[in-house]
Amino acid sequence: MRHCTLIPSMARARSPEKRNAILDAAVQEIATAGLGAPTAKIAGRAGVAEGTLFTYFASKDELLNQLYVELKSEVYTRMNAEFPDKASLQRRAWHIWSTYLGWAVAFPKKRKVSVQLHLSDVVSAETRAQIAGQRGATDATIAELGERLALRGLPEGFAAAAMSAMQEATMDFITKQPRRREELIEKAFAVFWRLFR
Amino acid sequence: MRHCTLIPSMARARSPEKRNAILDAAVQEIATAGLGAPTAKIAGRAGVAEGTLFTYFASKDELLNQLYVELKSEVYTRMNAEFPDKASLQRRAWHIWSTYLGWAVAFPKKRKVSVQLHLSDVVSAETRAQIAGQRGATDATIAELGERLALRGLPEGFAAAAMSAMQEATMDFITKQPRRREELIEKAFAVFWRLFR
Amino acid sequence: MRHCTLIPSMARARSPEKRNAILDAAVQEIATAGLGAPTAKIAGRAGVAEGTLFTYFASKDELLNQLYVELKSEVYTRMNAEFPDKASLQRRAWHIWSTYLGWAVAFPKKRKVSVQLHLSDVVSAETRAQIAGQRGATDATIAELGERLALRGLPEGFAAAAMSAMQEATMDFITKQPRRREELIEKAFAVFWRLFR
Amino acid sequence: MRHCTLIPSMARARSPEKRNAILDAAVQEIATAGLGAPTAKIAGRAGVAEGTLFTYFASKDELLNQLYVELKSEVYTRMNAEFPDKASLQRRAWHIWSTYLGWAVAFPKKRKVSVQLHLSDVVSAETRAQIAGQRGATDATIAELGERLALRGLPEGFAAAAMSAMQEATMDFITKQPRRREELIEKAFAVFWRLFR
DNA sequence: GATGAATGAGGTTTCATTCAT
DNA sequence: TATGAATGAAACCTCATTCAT
Repeated sequence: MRHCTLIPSMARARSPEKRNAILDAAVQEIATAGLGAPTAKIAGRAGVAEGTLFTYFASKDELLNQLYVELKSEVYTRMNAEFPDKASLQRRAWHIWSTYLGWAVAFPKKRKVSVQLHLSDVVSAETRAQIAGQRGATDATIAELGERLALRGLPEGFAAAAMSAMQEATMDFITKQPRRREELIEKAFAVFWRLFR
Repeated sequence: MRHCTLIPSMARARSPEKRNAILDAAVQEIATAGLGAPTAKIAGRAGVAEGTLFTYFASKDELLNQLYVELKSEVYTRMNAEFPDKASLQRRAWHIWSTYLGWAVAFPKKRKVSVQLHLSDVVSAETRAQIAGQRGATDATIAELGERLALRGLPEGFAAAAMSAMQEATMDFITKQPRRREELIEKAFAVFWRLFR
Repeated sequence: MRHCTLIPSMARARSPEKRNAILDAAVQEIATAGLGAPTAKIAGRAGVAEGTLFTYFASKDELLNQLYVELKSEVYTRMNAEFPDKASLQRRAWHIWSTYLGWAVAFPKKRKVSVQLHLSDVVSAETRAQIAGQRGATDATIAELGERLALRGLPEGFAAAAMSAMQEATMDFITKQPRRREELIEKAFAVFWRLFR
Repeated sequence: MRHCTLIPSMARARSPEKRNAILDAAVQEIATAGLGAPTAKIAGRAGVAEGTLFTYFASKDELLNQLYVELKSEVYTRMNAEFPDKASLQRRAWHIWSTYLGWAVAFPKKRKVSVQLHLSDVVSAETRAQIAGQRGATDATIAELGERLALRGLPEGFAAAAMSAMQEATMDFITKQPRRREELIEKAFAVFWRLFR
C-alpha cells in the first residue's frame, strides 16, 4: 500500500476548468441576484469551496473585472471571426450589429450581466481600457461610422455609443417578442442605418 | 362660528422639507455608492436620525420607489410645461429631447440615479405604472414617433426606447465635454431625427 | 366669535375611559403578539396617540404591571361576589374553581395574557404582593385547602399552586373542545378534589 | 488498498463542542433575560463570534427550536434509561415523576428555559411532533394513567397535562426550599397519586 | 492547491421614550 | 393634556475574506 503523499505534488496549473466554472456560475448568480450575489453562492454553484474562489480571484472585485473582460472578449472574438473586411461599410456595420444581437439572444444572462457590469463602477478604468484594446477588426468599421457622424459635428465615439444604445433597445424588444427575433434585428438595423445615410 | 376643538392639538407636522432632504441625500449617496448606499448614511447626510428616515419611508425599497417617482415627475413636469402642442412633430420631439437633456445636464446625479433605478428591480411594476400615467402631453408625440417606425415594421414603443437610448448616449458625451453641451444636444438631435425622416 | 382658549382648561381628571381603552387594547395586542407588542400598536388600537399612553403609564413595564393587577382584580372581584362563605369546603373550592374557569372561558385572551404576565419577570415582586392582598374571601378557603395538604407534609401554598396548575391544564383542554366546556370543568374538578379527600 | 484522494482535504470540522457551547450559553442567557436574549450575548458567552452562531443555527428561531429538542431529549434520555417497564403503574409513574424533578432540580435554568420554550410560539409544530416521537417507554405509562382518568370522563392527555402541572407546582416550592427537595418530591407525588387511586 | 469554519463589520429595521407644538 | 415626529440604541442577519487543516 503506497502513501498517496509520496506522489510528488504535480504542481498542476490552476485548472482553467475551475476558473471557467466560477465565471459561469457568476453569470448565473448575478443574472438572478444582481452584482450583490454572494461569493459563497457563486462558489457553490461552481462546485468549489468558498475559499477556492479566492485562489482564482484575489477579491470579488477582481472576479467581476475578469468576468467583464471575459464576456466582452467572447463578443469580440465572435465579431472578429469571419469579419467581412472588404465589404461595404453597411455590410460591415450589419456584421457587428447582428453578431452582437445574435450573441445577446443566445446568451441573455451573459448580456444582462455584461450590461450591469458596464454600468457599475466595480469595473475599473484599466479593465475598460484593456477591453478597448481587443476590439480588433471592428475598430476600423466603428471608426468609419464615427467619421460619418463627425461630418455632422459629433465627437468621435458617438457612433459606437449610438450603436450600442440602439442594440440594447432592440434587445429589450426581442426579450418581449422572442419569436420575431430575426425580423426585429433586421428592421431595427434598417432604421439604425438611417443615422449614417 | 369656527370649531376650535376640531383642530387637534398637533405635535409636529411631518415636514416636506425633511422628506425632501432625505430624497436629496439619497440622490447624492446613491450617485456615489450605488443603490447599496446605506440608509444610515442617507439619513446622516439629510441631517436626521437613522430612525427618522423610516417615519418618512416604510423601508429602503419604499424610499427608492418614491425617489424614482419623484425624479421622473420632475422631468415630466418640466416637459409638460410649455409643451408646444400645436407645433410640428419635429419641434415637439425636439422639445422632449432638449428638455430631458437640459434636466440631465443640470442634475447629472439625479439622472445617474434615475438610470440606475430604471434598470434595477427594486422599482416595482406599480411604480412604473404610476409613472407611465404622468407622461401627459409627451405621450401623444411619442406615439406619433412610434407610428412612423411602425410603418417600417417595428413594434410600438420602439421609438421611445430609441430616443431614450440616444439621449443616454448623448449624455455620456456631454459629461466628457460639458462646454459643448448645447451644441452636442442640437447635433445629436439632428442625427437622431434622421431615424424618422 | 369667542376664543376657545378662553374656556379655562378644565383640568379634567385623566379620563378612566382612556385608561381602560389602553388596558383593553393591551390585552388584544399582547394576546396576539406577546409581551413584545409595541406600545405604538397598543396606543393605536386604543384610539389614543403614542405619547398619550405614557401620560397614563410611566413606562411599558408600568403598564404591564398595572394590567396584571387589573386582570387579577377582575378575577378576584368575581370570586368574592356571592362567595358562599358558609358552605362546605368542597363547595367553596368549587366556587373558586368554576369562577376562575368561567372567567377564563369568557375572556380567553385575558387569561392568556394573565398567564404570560404571571410567568414573565416584568411583573415585580411588589405587584405580586399587592395582588396577594386582594384575594379576600378566597384566602380562607385556599388556606383551609392548604391545611389539608399540610397534614401530608406539604408546604403552605402548595394547594393554591396545585389548583392553579390544574386549572390551567383544564383550560388547555377546554380550548381544544369548547363544546364540552361545562362538562370538563366539572369532571376536572371531581378529579382535582381527590387531592383533598 | 485505500483511496486517499477520496478523503477531501478538510478545512475544519464543525465542532460539536462549539455547538454545545452555544446551546449552553443560550440556556444561561435565556434563563436570565428571557427568550429576547440577544444572539450577540449568547455568542459572546459561548466564546464565539457573533456570526459563528449562524453557521451552527440558521436563525435565532432555529437555535431556539433545536435547544428545545435538546432539552427535552435530555429529559427523555434520563427517563428511558432504566425505565422499570415491568413494575406497577404507580412505580412507573414515580419513575417519571422523580426523574423529571431530579433533572429540574439539578438544572433549574434548563427547566426554566424549557418551560418558556414550551409556552412560546417560536417552537414550531414540527419540533413538537419530533419531540413527541422521543417519548419512548414513558408513553405507555402516561397512556395508562390517561385511561384511568378517561374512566372519569376526562379527555386523553389530561393525565399528562395534570402531571406536568403538578410537577411544575412542586418545582416552584423546591426552588424556595431546596433543602427539603427529596422530601417534597416524595410527598407531592403521594398527593398527586391520589388523582389516580 | 483545496477546503469550509470562523470572523466581525456593517446593513436594515424596530421601538420605548422624549419633547416641541 | 394630548399629540405624533424624532430619536438612536439595539436586534438579527449577511457576507467578503482569512487561515488552520
